[in-house]
This record gives sequence, C-alpha cells and structure tokens, in this order.
Amino acid sequence: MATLSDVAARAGVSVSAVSRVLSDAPSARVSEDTRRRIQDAAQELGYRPNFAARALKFSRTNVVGLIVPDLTNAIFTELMRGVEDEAHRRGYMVLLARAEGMPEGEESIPRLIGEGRVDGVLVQVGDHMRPHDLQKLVEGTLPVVFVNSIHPQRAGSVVLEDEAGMRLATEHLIGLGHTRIAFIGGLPSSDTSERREQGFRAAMADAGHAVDDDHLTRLGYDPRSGGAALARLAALEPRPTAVVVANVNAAHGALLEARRLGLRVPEDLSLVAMHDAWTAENAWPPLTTVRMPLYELGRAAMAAIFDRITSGAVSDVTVSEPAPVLMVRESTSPPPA
Amino acid sequence: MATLSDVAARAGVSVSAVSRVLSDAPSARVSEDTRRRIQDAAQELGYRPNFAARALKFSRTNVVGLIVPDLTNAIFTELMRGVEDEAHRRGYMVLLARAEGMPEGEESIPRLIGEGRVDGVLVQVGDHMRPHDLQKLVEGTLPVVFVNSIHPQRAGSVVLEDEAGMRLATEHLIGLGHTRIAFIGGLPSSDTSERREQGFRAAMADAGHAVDDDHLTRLGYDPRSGGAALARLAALEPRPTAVVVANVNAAHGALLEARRLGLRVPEDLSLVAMHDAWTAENAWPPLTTVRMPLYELGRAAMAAIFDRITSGAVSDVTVSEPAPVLMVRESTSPPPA
DNA sequence: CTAGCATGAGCAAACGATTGATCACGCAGG
DNA sequence: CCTGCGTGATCAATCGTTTGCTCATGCTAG
Repeated sequence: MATLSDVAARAGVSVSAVSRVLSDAPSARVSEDTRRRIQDAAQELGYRPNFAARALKFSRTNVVGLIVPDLTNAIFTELMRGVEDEAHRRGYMVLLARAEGMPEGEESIPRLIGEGRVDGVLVQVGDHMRPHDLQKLVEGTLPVVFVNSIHPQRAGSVVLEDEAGMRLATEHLIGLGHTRIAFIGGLPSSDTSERREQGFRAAMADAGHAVDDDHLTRLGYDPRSGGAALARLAALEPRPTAVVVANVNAAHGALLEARRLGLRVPEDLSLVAMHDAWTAENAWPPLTTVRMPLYELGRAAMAAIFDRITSGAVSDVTVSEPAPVLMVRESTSPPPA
Repeated sequence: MATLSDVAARAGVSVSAVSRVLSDAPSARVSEDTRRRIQDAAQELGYRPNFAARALKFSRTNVVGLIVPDLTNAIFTELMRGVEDEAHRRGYMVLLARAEGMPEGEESIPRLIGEGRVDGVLVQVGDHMRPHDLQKLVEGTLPVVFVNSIHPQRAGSVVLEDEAGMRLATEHLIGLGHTRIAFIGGLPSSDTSERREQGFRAAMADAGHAVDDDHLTRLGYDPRSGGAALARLAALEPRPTAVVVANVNAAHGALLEARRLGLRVPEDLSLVAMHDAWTAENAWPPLTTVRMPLYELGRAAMAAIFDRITSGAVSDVTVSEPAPVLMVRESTSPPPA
C-alpha cells in the first residue's frame, strides 16, 4: 500500500505538502504546479490514507459497533440494513458483534469497546444479554445508543411506536368480532414488552372488552417461548378465540404449537403478530402481522449514534414514519360461531 | 482510555518496561517487584492496548471483512455465525460489508480493502456483484477467500459438497417413485449452480431416468426467480411431478407460485430444496430440504483466511463434515397416480 | 584494584498521517 | 546595506505501542 511518503518521493516534495494537498487543507500554500504533481503521483500510486494512522491521530475510527442478541432473528436483518445504509451515507462502517452464545469467560464486548475500535455502539438488548456486559457499556465513556429499549441512565435510545402497533393488531381482531383475546408478550424485564402490552390493553379497554389476567403471558419473544405461551392459553376454559403475539418469532412458535395441539388457525384460533419479517408470508398459514418501520429504525439509530459521537447530543427518538401497517394474511378470521 | 504511559506513570517505571511486562515479552528482564507494580497499575487503570496504535505498528488489524450479496438471505445467517465463532476463537473481529444495493458510483469495497482496515476478506459472490469490484478484489494484494464459489485466479476458496447434496435430494424423489423430475437452478454464471445441476443429472442418470432439457431452468436462487422457473415448468405437457430446487429461497418463491397456479404441494407436485434455513420449517407446507453444513462452511472460511493471512497458504477446501442430511417434511410425497 | 559481566531499567526510532512552527528566498522600502 | 515581508515549501512533534540498543549499578574473578 502506498503511503504519503511514497507519494511525496514520486512527486519530489515533502510529506506535509502531500498531506495538505490531498486533504484540501486551507492552510496549504502550494503552487499550482506542485499541486498537480502531487495529485498525479497520488493517482498513479493509488494512494489511500492508512486507516490505523488516522485513527491513532484523531482517536476516531469511523466505525460503529452493532451488538445484537441473535443473528438468526429475522427482524434483525431489516434493522441491520437500515444501520448499514445510513452508516455508509455518513462514511461509517459497521463492526458486528453477537452477544449471544459467547462462553461465560469471554470478552468480546470489552474488546469491542475498550480498545478504541469503534467510536460508538448500537445495542439491541436481547433477553439473554448479560447484565454485566450491559453495565460495562453504560458505565463507560463510549457513546451508546440503545435500539428498541430505553435505558434509565445516560444513554440515548431509538424506539418504535410499540403501543400504536399493538393497538392496531388488537383492533383488527376486535373488528373481526373477537372478544376473548389473549396476549403473548415478551419477558417482563424487556421494556418493549411493557409498551406492547399497554397497546393491547388500551385497545381492549376502548372496545369495552375485559382482559382476564390468565390471558396475559410474558414468556419471551423467541419461538420456543411463544409455543409455551400458546400451550398455556389453549388450556384455558373457555379458550380465547384469538391471540395477539408481541413478536413474529414467538408467533411462529405459537403456530407450531397450535398445530401440535390440533387447533386450526384461523378457524379455531386467530393469530396476529407484531413485525412483518419475510418469514411471516411463508408461514403455514401466512401470518397476519403489523409491519413496523424496522429499516427506518436502523437508520435512525445510526443517525443518533452519529450525532452523539460528533456533537455529544443525547437524544431519545421515536421512529413513527412510516406508521405501523396491518398486513392481513390468512391467520386471522372471525371467531368460531 | 488508559495508555501505556498512564500505567507507567502510576507504576513509576518507563513505558517500555510496561509494554514488555504486559505483553509477556521474553526479553523482559524485570524484577519481581517491578513486574507486580506494573500489573497492579494496569489492573487498576483497566488498561487495554490501543487498537489503532497496534494496527499501525504491525500493519495488522485482526479484522476480516465479510462481503455478502444480501443480508436478508436466510442461509447467510448460518454462514455468518460460523465465521463469527471461528473469528472469535482466533482473536479476530468481523467487519460486514454488503455488496447489494450500493449506488453505482459508490466505493464501499475499495474503502474496505484499500485503507488497511482488514487483514483479509471473505467474499460470498452473489448474482449481482459488480465484476468491477470483484476484479479489484482479486487483483489486489489483500488475502481473499471465496465462499461457495471457486475463482480461477489466485484466490483461495471454500465450498460445499453441492453435488452430493443435490444427489441426495434427487434420490429422495426417485425413491418416492417420481420419474418426471425437473430442476430449478441458479444462474449459469454461478458456479455452485453448475455443480448442483451435475448432482441432479448424476442421480437421474444412475436411476436410468431421462432429463428433458425443458426440465432444466437456470433463472436464479432468489424467490422471484424460483417463482418464474416454476411457472415455466408448470406449463409443460406432461407436467413434471416433482422439482428439485437448488436453493431454499428459490423454493419459497416456487411454493408461492404453485399456490397461485392452484397446484397442491405435495399432492400435485413434490418440492425438495437445498439448504435448510429455518424458514423451511415455517413454510406452507413445511419444505423437505437437504441440510448443508453452512455453519461449518463459515468456520472453514474463517480458518482459511486466517491461514492465508498468517502463512500465505492458498487452499481450496471442500467442507464435507457433517455430510448433507435430508430433512423430510411435508412438501414431498409419491407422485399422483 | 580493575576488567568483565549479569541484571534491571530507560532511550529512541519506527509505524503513517496531521499540523503548528520554521526556514529559505527574492524583493521592496528606508 | 539592512530590515521586513510574502510566498512556497519543509521540520518536527504528536497519537500509543513495540523493540533493539544503551546505560548504570553491583558483584565476581583475575
């Protein structure tokens, strides 16, 4: 790789002259002739500034870390796309770190944040993220933005309109004539879970339908938990005729469990889920969902961490554009007679 | 962030002593007492070596780039997991770059490889990767390993047993009694496509079944192309009773198209696909697939690029462990009478 | 009594880029 | 003849680590 001094040698000038010309420094008092010789030399050598040297000089890497609980999560890919696009637009690159599946003694997060590899971190908190690592993140001096969860301390956050989304899902079922509607939520510790539950409750209250405590489960967003939640709900007497699932992954588990129990969807049980991953349309039956602006969430997150890095501004953003959209497919229908 | 000189000041010694002690240099002639003072100081300050400084000194970043065509591809996540795990084991981090969707004038790949950000690159060639960028990659001096495609020039590669996998899928259909079996392949330019087609042909030849040219399509691995391919096959007279799909994503598209055409799967048409993404079990009906060792492919790719970086060894590896496994679900059955 | 050596530690250059300070030179004004 | 100044370029320090070399000290052997 060509360095500044290679270019300088070829152009017959000093390193500093080259640096000033190539970075368009206003303090560059350079003759037209010299300027052209430098530019030609740089061109011919294919000069590109060394990343490490710049990072060392400026204490700035133009890289942000993205910490996600689980790569196989379908909603993550949309988020990631948004982050990537916005990062690219701002001259940043994304260093991916997975929080899941790391052996206990491992230290991938300290390595990420402690060695000056990144200028900031985007964190999507998963159910299984170690509080220890989280603590380290928030305590440190590194800019952090939480995606889809609000952290009490001094970190910024970017969230979706969870409540509005769940309200939309619930109103769809109510509109179909359901009254005994159950809810499959995330773990109580997750704060999206709380907001989503509130959306559900609000819609039910507006319609004048009671919400039985038995009808609320809070087992988690993953397929396995969704299955367990559905099993619990299916055992109730009388059985709910519809279920609002707070996450599409959990909905897949619920669907599987329903099939196992011999419940037909949607004839015996309607199912509507939050987040429109592409897996939803390939489900059996295709899932009715509420599409949330995950791509825009990713972009907003990257924009927020950028602001945080460059100006220190801490902000809590709610991404409301585009608004949640109901994607009606085949997992919902009017209740059985 | 604490630096070496912070630690040195606190321990009352020189920077070099600290460096030698903390990096366990054999040339460190240091008294027991000094050693302990240094270690304590480092501990208390939470010292971590600065990434940029090391990278500058060694011309080594311990980061590899991973270039993928499309993040939303379900099989990519398994691959990525493998890459990540192996990278982590070897003290590497992964910088993700998406090749898809970049505006024409953009230069994310040159930025990745030209500025010394990464020690090597893993490339999964997609159908829409710009040959221009590819060329740059191969021409450069940076270690490159191609994943799932063999490049004629001096780059290494890591591939799966595509032929064996397709053979397994085809034999499953043959075992069920099918004889008019069609094939939905990738673009002719992709070299996995060729290997997979050969596996299909070999299995058909072994069983003594003819392969009509009409029964071979090569439209691509994505859902849309899979749908188009199925539409073409469904119009044939007599219609094939089963289809081997060279990629699970294409199979989803084919499934959708079959439904649209009023063909029942598997009653009217059996479908078996390569790659067991988790989307397969959530399809309608759940797809019979051949599970390939994608996670291990990712690990092997990372191992190969590591060897390439550290020893310069160029190797072409075929990942055959674990062997392809047939996952029988509900998209295949004996042919209609 | 001094040369020789082992021990423990610091000095300084290097990696590549940036940038404030400095220098050489030609020329005009006093 | 000397001072002052504008122009065009270079010098040198800096970021944090690493590492070959040097240095000071104390001890032993001749």
